[in-house]
Amino acid sequence: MRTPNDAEHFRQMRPTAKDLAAEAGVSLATIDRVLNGRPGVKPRTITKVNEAIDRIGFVRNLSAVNLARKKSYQFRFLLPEHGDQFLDVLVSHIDEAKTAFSAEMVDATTVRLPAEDPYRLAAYLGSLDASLVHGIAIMAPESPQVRDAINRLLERGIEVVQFIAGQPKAVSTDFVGINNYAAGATAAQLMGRFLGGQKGKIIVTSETMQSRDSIDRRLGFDEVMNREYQDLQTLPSIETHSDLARTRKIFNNIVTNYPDILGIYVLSSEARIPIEEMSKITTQPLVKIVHERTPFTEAALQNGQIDAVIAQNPGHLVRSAIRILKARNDQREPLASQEKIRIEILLKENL
Amino acid sequence: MRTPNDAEHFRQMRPTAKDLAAEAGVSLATIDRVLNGRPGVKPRTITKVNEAIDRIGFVRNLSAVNLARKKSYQFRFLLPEHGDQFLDVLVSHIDEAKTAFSAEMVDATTVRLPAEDPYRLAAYLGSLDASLVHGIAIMAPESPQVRDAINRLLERGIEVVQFIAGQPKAVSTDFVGINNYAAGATAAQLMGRFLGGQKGKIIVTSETMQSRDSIDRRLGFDEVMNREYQDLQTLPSIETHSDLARTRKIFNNIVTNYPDILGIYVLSSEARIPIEEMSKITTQPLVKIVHERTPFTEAALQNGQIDAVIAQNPGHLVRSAIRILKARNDQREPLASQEKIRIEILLKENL
DNA sequence: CGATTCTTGAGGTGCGCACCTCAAAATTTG
DNA sequence: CAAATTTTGAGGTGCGCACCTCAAGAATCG
Repeated sequence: MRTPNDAEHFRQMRPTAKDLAAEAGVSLATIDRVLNGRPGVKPRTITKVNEAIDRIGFVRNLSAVNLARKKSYQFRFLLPEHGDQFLDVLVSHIDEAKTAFSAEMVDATTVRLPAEDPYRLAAYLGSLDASLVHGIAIMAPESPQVRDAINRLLERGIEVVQFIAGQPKAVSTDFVGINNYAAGATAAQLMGRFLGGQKGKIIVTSETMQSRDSIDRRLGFDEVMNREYQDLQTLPSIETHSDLARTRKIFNNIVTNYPDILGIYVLSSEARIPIEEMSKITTQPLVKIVHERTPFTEAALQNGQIDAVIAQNPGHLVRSAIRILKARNDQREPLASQEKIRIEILLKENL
Repeated sequence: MRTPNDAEHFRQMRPTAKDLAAEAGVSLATIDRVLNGRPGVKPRTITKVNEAIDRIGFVRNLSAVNLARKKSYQFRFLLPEHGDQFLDVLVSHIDEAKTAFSAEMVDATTVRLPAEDPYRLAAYLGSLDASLVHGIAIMAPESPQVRDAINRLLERGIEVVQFIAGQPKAVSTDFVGINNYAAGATAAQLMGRFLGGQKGKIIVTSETMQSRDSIDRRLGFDEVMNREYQDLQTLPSIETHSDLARTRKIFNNIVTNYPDILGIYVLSSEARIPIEEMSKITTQPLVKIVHERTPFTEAALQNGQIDAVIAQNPGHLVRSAIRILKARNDQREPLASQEKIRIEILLKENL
């Protein structure tokens, strides 16, 4: 019997496996077998234990589990070798997360490979050893090679999340990122409202239209424009390919041919070139909407060079990917409401 | 010496306190004294240990720490007894977080007290026992009584975060919530841009103007309006006090007296009454901006009854408060970038 | 200089669980 | 029915650390 003094001390104590064994009327060994899915337990006994679990609200002490299992989580972030400022921001957040999660035995490493070479990516994925790497977040353009490699990773028991960019037809992996169709629609809604009933044309531009992101955003953008803002005409997408001269030439053409340009929407996360070129070419006050929060877009918002940024929180992206990989490794369901990445709208007031 | 076989197994193993002791050239007992800040260690020895920590990158195994300490975190959310839908949303997220954090030995309980009675709040806070409650998130209007009670909590070693609403002059407690001045400014910027150069008046209304939140939002709203949108005139704040008849009367007055009403900004999180009353009174297409994501505001965005919602993520608020309380209990610094609550702009496209 | 105080070391225990072994009990099978 | 098989129990070890005690060594004091 507990003494009254003990009662106070024990009040907040959670039931342990021992308590559970007593409640279920079985031994600790059986509890262990049931909890860890070991074979050789009668179905009736499993039921008995599970009922006892519900009755006393038993929850495994995660600290004890992790300690006993000596488990550590080795995760990799596979990112493109070259990219824009947004990629640098991501990398810095991965480093930050590495520190933050080290107490939870999570190690996250960045691996950068040429995104345009699906064979190389697939080869890397194929080389991963399930005993050394427990999860990987992949940011790569879609390709059959990568898709297959992902399927093989899953077969080997390595967890996978699609990071920001996705392989649409891949099997059931988690996706961490925004809905780009909705992001484009959001941009269009803002563009339409900011232009408040004016009649004219909108430039849509992207680093490249090869990527699924840009395509989805364009589709979402057009959908809203066509439905709600028929006075605004969206021009065909212009690809900049990081080529200053080319961009300038095309923009010059457009501005001289169409005097009624009202806005510009930059689909890709590389916003610097189109925005800076455009402001050299024309002094008309265009509505400018771009993607992703980077040092450049922040500064441009502040000084009025652009009007709005559609963004996804990079720190959230990274932490979410890690949490999902961890949950999958523990056979747990990730907390959906926490892992949903929001489409953020940034003005200079809410930076 | 380790055998080659061992080497592979031990490669990813993190250094333990034992390794640290060897590296620093002291005993485990001294490591324990330094790590846990116990007295009776020469400064020179502390330095030696800390240097060794940096050298081998020692990080305490949190699981082992928590297990050995038998620590559980008892947190309380002190919320107003009565409130709007937003409060219900918060409560549901606290329940969700309770489940999510149970594996980390965190227990969070909601306590609801009449917010308008500072003496009652202070009495409750004063009654808390530091051995039973380790942290509390307080959402209460500012008052000297509560402020003092918070100071006494801190003296007793109970961690405190100001939750959504704050006691500005209180001592150094963490604040979880948005900058309401900036939120008001954001609303104004949106209002101004959505009205695109029109001339007219803006209604500003709130449940009550007694709260610091409403005041700050109003200040931020006016600042941007006065600076950037001088064609728009903001009318004095209207307090609804949840009073349907009163609200309808005032709105009727305004609409008949001023034919050039262009928009309405609802400062408080109770948006239903003003929005519904206003749509009964006039059929002019006003720009309507409100605060907080609730079932009502979501639906209203969808069906076009309102134009934008300025929101803070309730799940993030709750989890952030818990993480901060936990970090403070562990004498750790919270991860600033993760705990910053963003001012979200919601349109129907990015719900 | 011895006596006192400060500093360090050695060693033990327990946190709650995973994982393992061996033996006993219960059930099924021929 | 006994033998083979399945199911359960008892008990031990270790994960990495906190927390405690006792004793020995080092530094300081009068």
